[in-house]
Order: sequence, then structure tokens, then C-alpha cells
Amino acid sequence: MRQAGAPSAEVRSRRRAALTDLILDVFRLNGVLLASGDALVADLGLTSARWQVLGAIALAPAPLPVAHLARTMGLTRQAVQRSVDELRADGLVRLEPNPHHRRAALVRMTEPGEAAYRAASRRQETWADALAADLPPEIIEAADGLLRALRARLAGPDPSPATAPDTLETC
Amino acid sequence: MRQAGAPSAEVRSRRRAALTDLILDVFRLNGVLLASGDALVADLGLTSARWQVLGAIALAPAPLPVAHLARTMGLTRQAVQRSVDELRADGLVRLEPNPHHRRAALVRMTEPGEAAYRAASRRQETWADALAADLPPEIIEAADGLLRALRARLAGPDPSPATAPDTLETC
DNA sequence: GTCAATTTGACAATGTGTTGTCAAATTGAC
DNA sequence: GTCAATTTGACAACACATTGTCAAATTGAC
Repeated sequence: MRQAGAPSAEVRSRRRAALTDLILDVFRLNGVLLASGDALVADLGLTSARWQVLGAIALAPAPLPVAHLARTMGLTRQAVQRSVDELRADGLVRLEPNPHHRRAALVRMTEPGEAAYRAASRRQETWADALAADLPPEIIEAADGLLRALRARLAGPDPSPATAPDTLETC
Repeated sequence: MRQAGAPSAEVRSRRRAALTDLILDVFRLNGVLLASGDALVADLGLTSARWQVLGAIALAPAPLPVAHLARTMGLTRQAVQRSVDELRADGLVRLEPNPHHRRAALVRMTEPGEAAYRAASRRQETWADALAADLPPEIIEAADGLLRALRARLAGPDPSPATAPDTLETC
């Protein structure tokens, strides 16, 4: 009998092939998801990137500076900074002084920004319903679990502490 | 009893939440995978994008022009063109005249290019083995099947004919 | 054979992310 | 309180993908 810690070359090769396929499909799905998201909110003056920033603002219990938003989202400061600059230019977001830190202004949604975000959220709901129609939740959850496991292995012990505490759990 | 076509609001909402989580994790995993891939082959003079182009060349039975490679890879002509330009500048790839089409030169790997690709493939094998260690192949394959199903729904009837014939049908 | 439609590569602009560097502001060890 | 380390935003450069436009080459209907 085979021991648990010593899988056959056959199993190893099947596993490797399956993982390679999965990875390639993650790349491809990432591409079509971004394209779909952009198309979904384009006429609201949003893109996937800006939408994501609005989401981070909406989920936070209080207005946050750019660097804090970036940590929450797992992106770099600069990437978020650019999106915020654009959102500000379009009037969807505004900066307010931070009493605790003169440089780190707090980002807050304007009324038009909140309206756009609400509209995007409403569309995303029906879009997701249509996309997931007749897929068993268990299958989706199992796949998500695997993706998380892979990400955890790739990123090391705990690379995204911002994911944990209080922000992302609520969504 | 509940009919198959009319899921409860409860199931629908669970499904929606699961799908949203999955999508966010696809984005995150995409990011760490690209970073890992870049790190894996950086010292070979490769990046994820260049590596992918070399892979398409290696898999093709004969040298192909840039536009054909792009279709095979599901990317735009211009994106592949730039990678090919860079690979050519680094001597990993070379263009040869196409007897059937004066403009569409054929892209072929040079000996250094093949050496780099072989080295990258070897590393990828051990990397994938380590990453997939102790994950049951069935789980990986099931997750991959779901990603493919989602992609098929998002992209419409048949958006990537190059991938289709024998890969997508099997899931 | 002719000519419109398609394919191909070149070029430019844009979106989104990265890294690196810098100065100002804040924090913390002492 | 002082001063080094960290955090923050500004700015620049780059990697990778997109779209759009153009001219040359090829293909196909006629």
C-alpha cells in the first residue's frame, strides 16, 4: 500500500497538469472578468479599478487616507493614488483634512460618487445572479477555498493582514 | 417541494455571495501568480508575458506569424507584437521570411531562446509540484471546471476557438 | 483579371498595475 | 526633547494589456 506522504509519479503528474490548467484558466478568467466589469459600469463613469476603490471606501467604517485604502485592497499606494486622482477629477470623491495627520487626507465619496456606486452594486447583483444561475453554491465555495489555499501558499504566512481584521470580513 | 428552476432567495443569495468571493479571489490569485511567475524566471531574462509567448511558439507544430500567435494565446496582436519585439532584441527569438506571406514573418526561437524556455519549464515543474503538494487532483480539476464554465458564460458562445476543440468540451 | 474585404504589422494613445526616489509628516526609542 | 525610522503623498519610469488608425499584402467574390 502506498503511504500518504509518497504519492505515485502518476498522481503527481496528474496534479501538476491539473494545476497548470487551473492557473492558465485563472489568467483567462481574470481577463474576461475585468472586461465584463468595465462594460458593466462604463456608462456610470466607472471602470473596474475605480469601482474597486469606491468599494473599499464604502466598506470602511470611516474615511481613510489613500495609503490605508491601498493596504486594505492589497494594491500599491501609487495605483490607488492614481485612481483616487481620477475619481476626484470626476467629482466622485473628495478629500478632507485629516485631524490626525496633515499629509494623509481622508478620501470620502461625494453624493454623485455614492449614486454611481449604488447603481454599480445593483447591476452587479443581477449580473452575478445571471452568471451563477444553476451553479451549486457548494461547488463555488469549494473552488474559492482552493484559490485561497493556493494564494496562501504563494504569498507566504500572512501577506495581506488587511484582509483579516474588520474590513473584508463584512463583505 | 421546490422546483429546480425556482431556487429560494436564500440559495440565490448564498450563491451570489459565493460567486463574489470567488471573483475577488480570482483577481488576487491572478496578481500573486503573475508575481510568482516573474520571480521564477527573472534571472533567465524572461517575464511572465515573454514566457507565455515562448510557450505558444514551443507548442505550435511550425513557426507562426505574430497575429497567429496572438489568436492562439487569446491576446491582441499588438500585445504579442511588443513581447516579440523585446524577445527579438534579446536574441531569444528571430524572424524568418514567410514564403506564403511577405508581411507576416514567422517567429522562431533561437538556441538561447530554447535554452531559456527549457530552463523555465523545468523550474515550473518543481514549482507546481510544491504548490500543489497534497492537494487532491479531483479538487483542482473541479475548480478548473468551474472557472471554465464561468468564462464560457461570460465570453459568449465561442470566443477562443484556438482553445476550444478538445479542451473545453471535456469539462 | 479586378476590386472590395480581410489580414497583418506599425504606430500612437490610454488604462492599470509595478518599482524607485524624494521630501514632508509622524512615530518611537532613547 | 532629540533624532533615526517609518509612513505618506508626489513624481517619474517602466511592464503589460487594451483600443484605434493606417498602409501594405493577401484573399475571395465576381
